[in-house]
Order: sequence, then C-alpha cells, then structure tokens
Amino acid sequence: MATLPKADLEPDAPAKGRGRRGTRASGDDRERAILETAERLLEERPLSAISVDDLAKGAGISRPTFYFYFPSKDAVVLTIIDRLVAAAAGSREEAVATMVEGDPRAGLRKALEDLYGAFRTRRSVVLAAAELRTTNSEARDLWTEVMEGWVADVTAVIEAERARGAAPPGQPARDMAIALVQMNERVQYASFAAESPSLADERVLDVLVDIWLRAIYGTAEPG
Amino acid sequence: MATLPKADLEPDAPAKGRGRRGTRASGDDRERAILETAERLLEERPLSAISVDDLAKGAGISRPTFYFYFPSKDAVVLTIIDRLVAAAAGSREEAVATMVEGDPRAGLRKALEDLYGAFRTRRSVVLAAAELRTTNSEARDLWTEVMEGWVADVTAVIEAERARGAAPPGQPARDMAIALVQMNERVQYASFAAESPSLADERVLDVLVDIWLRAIYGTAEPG
DNA sequence: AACTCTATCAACACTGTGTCGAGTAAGTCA
DNA sequence: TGACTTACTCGACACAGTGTTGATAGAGTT
Repeated sequence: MATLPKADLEPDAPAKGRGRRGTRASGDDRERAILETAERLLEERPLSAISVDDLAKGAGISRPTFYFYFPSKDAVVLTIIDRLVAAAAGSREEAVATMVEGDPRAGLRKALEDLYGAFRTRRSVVLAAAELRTTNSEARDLWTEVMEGWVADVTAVIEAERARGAAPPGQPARDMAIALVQMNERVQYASFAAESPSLADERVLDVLVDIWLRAIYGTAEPG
Repeated sequence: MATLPKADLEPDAPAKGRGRRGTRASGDDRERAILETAERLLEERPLSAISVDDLAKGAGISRPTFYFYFPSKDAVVLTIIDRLVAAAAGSREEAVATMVEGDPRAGLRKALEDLYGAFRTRRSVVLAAAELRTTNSEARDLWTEVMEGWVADVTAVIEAERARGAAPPGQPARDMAIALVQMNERVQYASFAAESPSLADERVLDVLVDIWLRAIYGTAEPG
C-alpha cells in the first residue's frame, strides 16, 4: 500500500502547530488518515455525532494513539477549517481585484461567485465550522479573522465608489459592509444546510448580488 | 418597560406538553424553579456549559428528580424558547399591521424595532436557541416555523408594494424576503453575542432599515 | 386499613473524554 | 554489538455527564 517514505525536506507542516507535537516521522500517514476520516465522516453526519473513537477507528489506530497526533477532536476540525480558510483567502484577493476594475455589477457578481463556489464545494466543512463556532473559542477567533478581512475589503470598495461619485452617501461604509457580509454568510449557510426557509442553490447569487447593488448604489425614497 | 409576564389567567400549561408528564400537583413550584434556574444560568454561561445537575441543584432537587419534571436539558430550554417565540409572534402581528398603513420608512422602522426589542430583552435565550439549533432537531423545527412566518409576511408586503407601484420589480419577492429576514437574524445575533465584527447595539436598526428600504424600493444601475 | 398517586433519590449502567505508564521497534552512536 | 534515544502504540484508568431502575415516603381517597 501507500508507503510514502517521502524525502521530508519541508513536507507538510500544513497549518501551524495544530497537529502533532514534534518531529516528522513515518506517522505522517496516520495524521493524514485522521484528517481524511474526519472529512469523510463529516459528509455523513454532523460534528456532534462524531466521536474521537470514530476518528481513531477510521484511521486504524486506538483512541489513545489518536491523542498522540491531535489534542482533541476540535483540533482536527480546526486543521481542516484552517485549510478551507486559506483557500478562501486566495479567492478573496482575486475577488477584490475583480471588483476594482470596471463594471460593478459584473465585478460584484464574479466576486461573490468565487467566494460562494469556494465554500459550496466544501459544504460539510462549512457546516462543521458553524457547529464548532458555538462551543469553541478558537474556531470563533478564526472565523472573526475571516469576517474582518472581508468587511475591511468591502468597506474599502464602498468608500471608493462613494468617493468617485458612483455610489450615493448613506450609512457608514463599515456598518453596511458588516450587514452585507453577514447576510451572505447566513444565506449561504442556510442554503448549504438546506434549511427552510432558504434560497435554492441556483438562486443565491442572483438575490445576493441584487441586494448588494441596491444597498450600495441605490437610494430609496419610497412613495 | 417591557411587561412581558402578562395576564396569566392560565397560570401554567405554558407550552404544550414540553414539561412534566401528567397532573398538576404542588410540584409546580419545582417546575418553575427549574425554568428560573435555567434562565439565570444562561445569563452567566453558554448552554453547553450547563449540566442537568446544575439545573437540579439550582432548583434544590436531585438529578433523578429533575427527570421527573423534564425529559432532558434540551426540553427545559425548548420550553423557554417556546415562550419567547410566543411573545415574538405577538410583536410580529403588530409589526405587520404597522407596516401596512402609510409611510413605509416609519412603518418598517417601527416593525423592525419591535422585533429587535422583543429579542434584545432576552438576549441570553436567543443565544441559547442558536446553540440548541445546531444539535437539536426540535429546536430547528421551531425556528423554521418562526422564520417561515416572517418570510411569509415580508413576501406579502413586498408584493403589495410592487402591486401598487411603490416598489419596482426585481427578484422574486419571497427570495428577497428570505435574504432580508436572514440578514436580520444574523446581524442581530452577532450584535447580541458581541461578536467581532458586529454592529453596535444602537446602529443595528439604522443600518438594517436602510438596507431593507433600498432593497425593496430602490433600483441600482451603478455607473 | 388498604389503595393509589405524586414525588423523591441512591445506586446503577452507559457513553464519551483525556491521561498515565508500560511497552515495542527502529534508528544512532560509542 | 550493545546501550541509548526517539517515535509511536495501546491497555487500563479516572472523570464527567446522561438517563434509568427500584425502593420508599407521604398525602388523599374510599
């Protein structure tokens, strides 16, 4: 089977020190097996229904041995979330670049599309992250970082559009950004979880883009 | 001030059969004591950090005796949430009535204000509900019911405004309603939990009302 | 006085978490 | 080669929490 003796020059060290204590012996396989087991099980059931024993069994080791690789179940999931967040950060940079150039509607749509896509392909991880967030402060902090990043970018975009006269004045740009980013989070989560009510997968972007555009570029004096 | 515990003609039998099995002997006090203990502890710490034993101790009974009154910790919290939801349902009816008559901006603000107020005074219960929702399907169903109610109302309002020509056409009214209602949920939750980023308590309404108005009554062809 | 019904809790069975300490096997170097 | 180190493994334990059982006490009929 997969005997990967792998010249370990700088092999992984994937996400800071979330995983194993020291060293980098052959047990890399085990660490990977645990992570893969976690991802697989999360496709089947919620995080709360997965035990350390399930992860250990799935990776072919005993429960105490699991603790040699990770300090807790949460740490495993945090490692997985770290990776998702890193991938999403890439999308974000790209997205902002897209937004700055030319046509706002197309730019915004492309930006939200990339982000939505990055998460949709890892639905089960997003759901697990949301679950973890309610009990684990490290998960909360990680998510805060992500949200602050987006809010900062969106705030800058709104301010730029107002400055060049493309967008009318209104509520403080950062406040708008917070509400809009949080709306996206919630709407996307509901769609992933197939909550009810929720937007159908293929409606999410149309609706979000429209609300963003109206919120940023529109004024409303209804009659 | 919010005089919530109003008009108890029917002193208990508060929410269907969530509580004790049969009868109504003197042990009503105990049931109430358990509920009060739960509310008190939820002000101090999250639901996940409260055990059945804590509730029993707080009510001056042993753990097995607790199970005479409630089948689980979740059932206690569900009873509390039931009451909050019932109170909020009152606010909702009133809110919709307010919206229908005259000036949309004032009406919408009043409506969102009432709702926000109903929840803000019971912050800790809202937070507990969100926590429960991730693991308990009954809590999920209950919340679904609440959300569907709001979405139905908002959908009707949007359609009415479009029909009388006050609002321009756009995305399907129900889709807009879902996104807007979910935005409110998320923004308010973040504010209650003092997440970061989140809107300051006194900014929430201004920002939400503005986005709602622009989303419903505005169009946006940015340049 | 026998009978019932509410209410109570000690003791138990079970599930899950995390730790300790003893052990093995594969290097490393004297 | 044999002593020492380091990576790794797991049986057995201690602990925390949930939910159940069965025995019992008192109050209220009949």
